[in-house]
Amino acid sequence: MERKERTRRAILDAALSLGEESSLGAVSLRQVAKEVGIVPTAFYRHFDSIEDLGLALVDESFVSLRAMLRAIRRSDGTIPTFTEIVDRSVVTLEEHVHRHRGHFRFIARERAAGPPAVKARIHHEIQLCERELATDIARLPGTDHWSAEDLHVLSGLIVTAMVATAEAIVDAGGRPEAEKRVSDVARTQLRMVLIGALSWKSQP
Amino acid sequence: MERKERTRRAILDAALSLGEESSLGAVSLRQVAKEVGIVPTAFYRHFDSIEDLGLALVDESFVSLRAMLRAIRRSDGTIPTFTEIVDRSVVTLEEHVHRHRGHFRFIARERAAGPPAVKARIHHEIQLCERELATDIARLPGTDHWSAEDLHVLSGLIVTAMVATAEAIVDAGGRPEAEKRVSDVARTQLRMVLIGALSWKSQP
DNA sequence: CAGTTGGGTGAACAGACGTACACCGAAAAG
DNA sequence: CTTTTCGGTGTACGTCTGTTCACCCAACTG
Repeated sequence: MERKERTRRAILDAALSLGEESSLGAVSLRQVAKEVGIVPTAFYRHFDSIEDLGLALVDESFVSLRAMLRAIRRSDGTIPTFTEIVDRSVVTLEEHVHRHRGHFRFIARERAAGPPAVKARIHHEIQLCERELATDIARLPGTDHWSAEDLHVLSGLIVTAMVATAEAIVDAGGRPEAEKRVSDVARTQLRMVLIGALSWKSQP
Repeated sequence: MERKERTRRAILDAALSLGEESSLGAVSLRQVAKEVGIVPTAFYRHFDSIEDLGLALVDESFVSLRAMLRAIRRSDGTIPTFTEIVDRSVVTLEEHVHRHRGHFRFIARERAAGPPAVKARIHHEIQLCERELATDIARLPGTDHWSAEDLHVLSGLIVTAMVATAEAIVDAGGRPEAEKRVSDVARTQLRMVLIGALSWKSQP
């Protein structure tokens, strides 16, 4: 019973590590099986197809991403300054991408090049992130009279920037000075956006 | 002599249309050849490999993108308001993505999932866009005392948002109401960023 | 007009691919 | 202790892949 779970994990990990080189659509069932150390047909005991495997990986990736977002949110109590929010967010993202490089690389690739079903699932999950961020922003001081659309547009912009930052960190390939440059840029960009948000609608 | 050029074009077009479904790494030389109507071996008369084909497509795509950027810039003479700049930029981008959907789809896919050499070329071209935008912003009123880094950080943010917008337009798949929603969001986001830029460093 | 270049052909190869099938052996269920 | 379940095995198939080679014929060159 637990052997199945172990093999399933091995398949997921193998797919992630093979995905370092090429996109999921180009990964073959046989490659995965060889990497895991099982015969090709045994693959079907766990997944219907490579696409099915991809969907499982998306779910897994976003579980860890959501954990990260919760960690950022778990900083209430004191009213933080904008700088604190920005710094904490970027630091958390950086650390998390570091720890789950494989998952983030997978999401970055498949978001643009995966099978349609996988792309759709990723798109949907990212939209959920945007919505959650929007409700968070709504709780911040100074956004009282914002419209719901403007809130969502702003959170969309921030999420876009964070996704791009995560991709840049992955591309930095672990070289510390490159990662530092990326996160410094991200910090500045977030501050610029938040400053813009502060003067929004106050002087329309 | 002109037959070679015609076939070459046909190969480029075939690669683009096949790239609608899957990423370049998953497109086979034989598929392309069949689509063009030539025998597989004839492919080698024009390109060394699929990756070589990809590099040619990147160049071609950015030629048209640069034409677009020049078109946006070709609006000097009168000092435009920020709203005018934003509207003109978004409209131009929308129209251009519409006209070159295949190229933009290709860039979006290969930027994240292409062969390393193709990814590198795309990354380099996008950085060139960022630099050009930075010099444009520097000419705008109100950015006199910005540092070079801040200028580049801002243009990076804007380019990121525009790339995401282009991808969203491509994903809209030509449905007019979806495209309109995307471009409205893009307009608002650009305005937010520019408003932030205006209060940047003026009150540090 | 004869000669050379070069884009396109067709057959052939060795290997990788997805998938179907019959089978095995350990663990869970009775 | 027997039976059933089920993850993993091995073989086999037809198809598609990249790349090679010898060949052909239209179009430029002299």
